[in-house]
Amino acid sequence: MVYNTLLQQVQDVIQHSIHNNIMQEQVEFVVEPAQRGYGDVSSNVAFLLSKRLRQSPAQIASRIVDGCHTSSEGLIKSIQAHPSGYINAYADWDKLTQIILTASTQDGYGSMTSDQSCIVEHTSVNPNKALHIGHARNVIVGDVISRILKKAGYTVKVLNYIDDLGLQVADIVLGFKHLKYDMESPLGVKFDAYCGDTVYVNTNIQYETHPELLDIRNRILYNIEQGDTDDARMAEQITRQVLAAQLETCWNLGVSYDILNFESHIVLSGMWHEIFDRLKSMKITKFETKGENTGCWVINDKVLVRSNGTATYMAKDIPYAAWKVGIIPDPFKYVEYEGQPGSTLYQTTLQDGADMSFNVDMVITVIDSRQSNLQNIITNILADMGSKKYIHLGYEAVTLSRKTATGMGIDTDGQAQMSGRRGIYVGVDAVYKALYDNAHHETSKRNPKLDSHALHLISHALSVATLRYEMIRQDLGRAITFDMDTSTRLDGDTAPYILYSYARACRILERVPNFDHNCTPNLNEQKERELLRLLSMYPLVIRDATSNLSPKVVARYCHDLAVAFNAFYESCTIIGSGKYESGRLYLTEAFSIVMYNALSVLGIDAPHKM
RNA sequence: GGGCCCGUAGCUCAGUAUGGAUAGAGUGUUGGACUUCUAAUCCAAUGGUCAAGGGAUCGAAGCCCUUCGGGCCCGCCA
Repeated sequence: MVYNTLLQQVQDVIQHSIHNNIMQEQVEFVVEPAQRGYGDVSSNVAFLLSKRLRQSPAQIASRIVDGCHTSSEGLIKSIQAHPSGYINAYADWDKLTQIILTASTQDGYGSMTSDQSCIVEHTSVNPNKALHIGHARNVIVGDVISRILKKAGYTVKVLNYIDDLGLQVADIVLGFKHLKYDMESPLGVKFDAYCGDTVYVNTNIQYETHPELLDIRNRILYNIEQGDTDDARMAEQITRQVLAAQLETCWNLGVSYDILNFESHIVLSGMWHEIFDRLKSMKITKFETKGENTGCWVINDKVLVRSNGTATYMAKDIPYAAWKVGIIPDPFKYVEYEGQPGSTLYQTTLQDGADMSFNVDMVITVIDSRQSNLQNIITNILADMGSKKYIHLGYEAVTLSRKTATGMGIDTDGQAQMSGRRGIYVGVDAVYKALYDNAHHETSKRNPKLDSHALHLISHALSVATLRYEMIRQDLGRAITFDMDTSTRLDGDTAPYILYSYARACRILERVPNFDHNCTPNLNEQKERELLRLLSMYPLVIRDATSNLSPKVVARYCHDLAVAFNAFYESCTIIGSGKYESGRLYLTEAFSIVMYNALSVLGIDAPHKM
């Protein structure tokens, strides 16, 4: 860690000076990258000591600085006391430049080592409809979190939970059976979209005029849960087909999984009874004999098991969560699910298959914050049962902008909440298509000689990058208002802006593929320093993103890096700059390597040309 | 009624974890830069009582309390 080394050295030098000249006690203080114009590293230690020593921060800063001794082997060139009270250190950039260039171009730069392992569950969309843009945030946040953790050295297993039982599935079965929908989707329409847009929505409309259908739905639901019935077989056939279509969408965005967990397997495995017995014996749940919940098993006034003996939605989540944290034995075997590009995907089975081990240190469940209450209860139940591994990673939902909603013929006062049941949503596939067409148009305009395959690859990369970046660049606690027009933008704080800077660097390196890596780089311009500084910060970015489980940290870093490179590119000639050329090419190469690496943590593949 | 999230430039957002130096980007508007490594770029100007009030602090956008505004959750639905 290049920058960390510098920070550490400054910290040590200040610590020594305080110890020798000011006081014996240890003091906690912060050493951080400096703001622009104040050197390279700053410390606020003088402020902290001000009260205790009854002196002004400026006085203390001078005393500390006077006692600082920097060795010629270190990375610090000088340390100064600023009148404000800050202590600012200036790095020895001749040394630092060489170190940064060497480190950042090495394999695995930014990676951390860890013996920890974790599960990340995300996506988990009911298999009765296509993914909408709200689901996309879940999918992409989850995918990026798993990539960040891998970069941080964790062993990561990515799970996708398929709720192939339940009311939404019964709705679809009823639609096909009783409302006579064709089992084939129309030509050119994906099966998931057909189920969600046509069958599911229209079935729900029918309930309003034909309430007798609700009884039929309940019977279907019962049959599905029993397994080995015609309805169950039909449900399986449909949900499998929808799942395949949904996975196609996810895979297209560069998202992959390790395990598919089926709710039907969880139910048939009998895990629920095991958990329920434990909840009862540990007195975590109690049986109500009076009040409005009479005859129910409850946890803190929340019904777990209804008076008719069936489990609620919350209850159904508990066995899976308990299995994830490993407090009940694994009843499943695993077989391959065919078709995932790049890595092997497994699915649970109750028949023959391989065994797997899921003994992990941390379990992250990506679900939007509307489910925070429920997730808190589950977290507490698991804690009561002895596991503190469970983390609910929440994020605010995606709504449609008024303009986009109106454009779809949705009547709204302001933003519109999406609803699969009512058919109010923007599908992921449709957004991808719009982004792709846009990227294709712009790319072919700029590269008229490009063949159609190359054009396709670039357009695909650009559209996936754009969608991914839109879904993670904001804080998880902030709701995203999705707008079709602003999302297809190409300038400013967008993926195309970032990718453009990378493509620029690639073109330069293509023109001069060989240069002297052993040169003494002559990189003293301010723009060059700024770029070097950012390159050296990459490991700290990965560390921050990991400890905060925050995708946006990496996204912002990529953007900052692109800004720094574009500034360097504009102000410094690279090719043909004589004694500067090798150093600048080296810097360009280091930038391209780190940028490619950082983008890959976001699941973004950067094209060499666009 | 209880709980969670948000409120920073006209608009979209960083910065709040760990309080410190002139509060930063993008977009918009206005004006500039392609004979020169891709102008999907860059430069400049413009734009702020950090929702409001109080508190603790030498020092608050950040911490504590209160209020206001916006979103979401609180079912023997899932």
